[in-house]
Amino acid sequence: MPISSLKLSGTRLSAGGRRRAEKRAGEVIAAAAAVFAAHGFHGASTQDVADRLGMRQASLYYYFSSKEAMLEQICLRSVGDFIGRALEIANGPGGAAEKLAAIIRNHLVPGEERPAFVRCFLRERRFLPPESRRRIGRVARRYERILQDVIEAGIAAGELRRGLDPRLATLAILGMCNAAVDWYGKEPDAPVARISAAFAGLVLDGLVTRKGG
Amino acid sequence: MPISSLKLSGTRLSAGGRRRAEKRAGEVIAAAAAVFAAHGFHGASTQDVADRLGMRQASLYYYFSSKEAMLEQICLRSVGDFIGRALEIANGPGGAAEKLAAIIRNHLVPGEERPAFVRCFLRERRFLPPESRRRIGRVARRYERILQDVIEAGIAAGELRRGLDPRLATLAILGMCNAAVDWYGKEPDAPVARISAAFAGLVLDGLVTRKGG
DNA sequence: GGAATTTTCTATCGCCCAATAGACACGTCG
DNA sequence: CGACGTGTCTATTGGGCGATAGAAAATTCC
Repeated sequence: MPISSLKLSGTRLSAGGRRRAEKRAGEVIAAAAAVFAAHGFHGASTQDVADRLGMRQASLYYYFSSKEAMLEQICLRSVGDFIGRALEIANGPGGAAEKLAAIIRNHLVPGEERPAFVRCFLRERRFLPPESRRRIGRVARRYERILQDVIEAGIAAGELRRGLDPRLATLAILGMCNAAVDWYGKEPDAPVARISAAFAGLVLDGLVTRKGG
Repeated sequence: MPISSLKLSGTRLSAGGRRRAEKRAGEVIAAAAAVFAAHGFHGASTQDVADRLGMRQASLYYYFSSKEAMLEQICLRSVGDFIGRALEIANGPGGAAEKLAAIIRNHLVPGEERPAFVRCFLRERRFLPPESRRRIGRVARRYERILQDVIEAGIAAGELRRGLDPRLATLAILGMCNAAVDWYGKEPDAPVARISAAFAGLVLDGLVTRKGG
């Protein structure tokens, strides 16, 4: 009787068994993330995932009830990565500019550390069945909100320029950062520290030379 | 004997016949772009494309030798859209700031007018066979270069800030603009004019309030 | 109007895929 | 040792896919 990670509730595994099963499920997820990120969700087969684990294709279904269920777990894990630290930053001390720089830096880290997960979240989540997609979408919107709130607070405090559209600024920053996963490692001499510094500088101070700056 | 749009050379159609054939091929391309953009290249079937045209699946192969060939044409047409006007802007009159604003505006237009093509170029071109992918990649890099040159010239002229990385600034701007195709039409009250103004303002002047600005 | 050309059709092939069913192996605890 | 829970395996099924072959229709051109 499979546990399938989606209906974890309906199961009575021993404590140790549960732990081992979850570990193995994590390995399956990681393999699936790598394969989905490389070939796209529809371009990747469950056989590819199994091959990467030295496992038979059918055995995957002991852990997951479907290919889509794998993708949902990948996306949940990925977006979860972002939210925790972003909330800490937003609720922590410092001005809006510092917070934005920190959020940008924080946003770029998972893209480097777990690129497969982030790529799946960004590019493949749209292929989830509607219900799953909505679930993921809600979490993603919560994350966007954190960023947008920082910007709006910064405007209200006079620290950020009035008249700018906070929603569009949020989307611009996220788009900019998300694009980085497409060329991580391809651009020479561009570690996360450098990228995040450059992005924060661009977003905060702009490109144009200023006498006052 | 098919013309297949890839091996157009090896054909002897009458002038009128050629023109009609290319028109029909264009309709096929447009249908394919819509379907590929909606479901992803691997998630879409040639049957889907044919259905959209009220055509039989096999008939598509009169115009294209393979599904990949369709995608390559889509991508070529999409990236071609960008380059022409960008070159005009870059070689035209005006300072770096004005040029950047114009390029950003120009970049956002195809995303609204032909979203299917742009989405295919951005998200699906990685599934092209290696040789096609390299072909497209070369054109894309030429476009990136135009933008980067404007930035580098602006720095040299003292109009843009020294010390910023022109390559990362280029990638940041492109990422920001490309992200817009993901939420075109979903964001209320965000026509291209508004978005491009907001993006240009953000990139040029930044978010932070400046006494000098 | 009839031949030649261009376009679309029917029919089919071989392959790959996600998912299911049920047998088998391993380990652990009584 | 033996029984049960856990994980993996073999085998299979039904369906969809991209692509090809060749007949038939539509169109063009003389």
